[in-house]
Amino acid sequence: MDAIDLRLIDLLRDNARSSYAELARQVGLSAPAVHERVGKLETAGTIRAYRAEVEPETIGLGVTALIGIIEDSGADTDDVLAALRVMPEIESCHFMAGVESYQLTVRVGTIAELEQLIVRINRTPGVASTRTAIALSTKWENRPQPGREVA
Amino acid sequence: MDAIDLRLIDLLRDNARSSYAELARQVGLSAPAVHERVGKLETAGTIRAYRAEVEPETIGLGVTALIGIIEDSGADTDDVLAALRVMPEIESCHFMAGVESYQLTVRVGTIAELEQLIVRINRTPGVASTRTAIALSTKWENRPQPGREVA
DNA sequence: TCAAGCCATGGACGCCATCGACCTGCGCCT
DNA sequence: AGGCGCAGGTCGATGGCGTCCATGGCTTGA
Repeated sequence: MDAIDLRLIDLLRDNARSSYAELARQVGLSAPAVHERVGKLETAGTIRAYRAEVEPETIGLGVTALIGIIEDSGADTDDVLAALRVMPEIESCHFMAGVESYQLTVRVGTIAELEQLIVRINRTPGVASTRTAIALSTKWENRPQPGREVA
Repeated sequence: MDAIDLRLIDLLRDNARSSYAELARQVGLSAPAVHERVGKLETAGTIRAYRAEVEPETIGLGVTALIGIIEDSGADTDDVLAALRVMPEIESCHFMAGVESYQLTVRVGTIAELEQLIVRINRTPGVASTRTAIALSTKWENRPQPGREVA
């Protein structure tokens, strides 16, 4: 993981569909060299995936909300997590420090669906209560930040 | 925006580097047809970008936190937003319903950097107070959910 | 019913991904 | 100190792919 790898990562975070030839031009290496470097970054798990980022409204997911989960005292966190994992509406799931053990980002089509999702989460064994905040608008999302050499 | 477009979007959200030929095979069309459809989805703004998803720790961004912002009564929301926008550590920014006007997802290298970021946000004119929660671990992030026909 | 426009098809061409062979610089072992 | 081995690079070739174009069918609207 040197400066060129970081540069490749930044380029791919900006446009994951760049050709190897294009990447090679940008970093001043040959295309096969870039190909090998990117391949190693992929198998090392540094690059997890390449995703198209889509306007959520256009695919019927116009409602975004953040949900905090407070667990029962004595709840099995793994069970709660497993229950959350099978809900496709949960886009992101962070395990947090603080009263609320989990913070979820969820995406649904309508407020009615959000209501159903909240009910389902509240019914999950181990969940004591939830706190939901609805996003009125998304100013930006997943904005890439230049990487740094890890100390 | 028909069923095939949705299918293409789902495929590209799963792997943004699929070749057009591969996409064409999956949806049962010719490569040029797929090329044209994807091009239209891009110019229509449905597909916003193609991004490589990276393990944050490996690029020196091991600390993730969520920050809620409460604005001063009478604060100019646009000014606050403009101030937030120039902070590269803020990965996502949602304008929320509720007491906290903004919910941020931030990514920094160390707790010390997080502290500095919080101070900077609190000093921003229009910001009354903030509430920060640190993510101990990320269970998953940006998990794509199959799109639906928009009603 | 007819016309027009949109979209998929298939072919052609040039670029790109990818493989193999060779080279070079560095670290290590003798 | 010198030689060996390896990691990682360039170069060249080839096969597949992206991309443009002309053609033809289907659907829509008058």
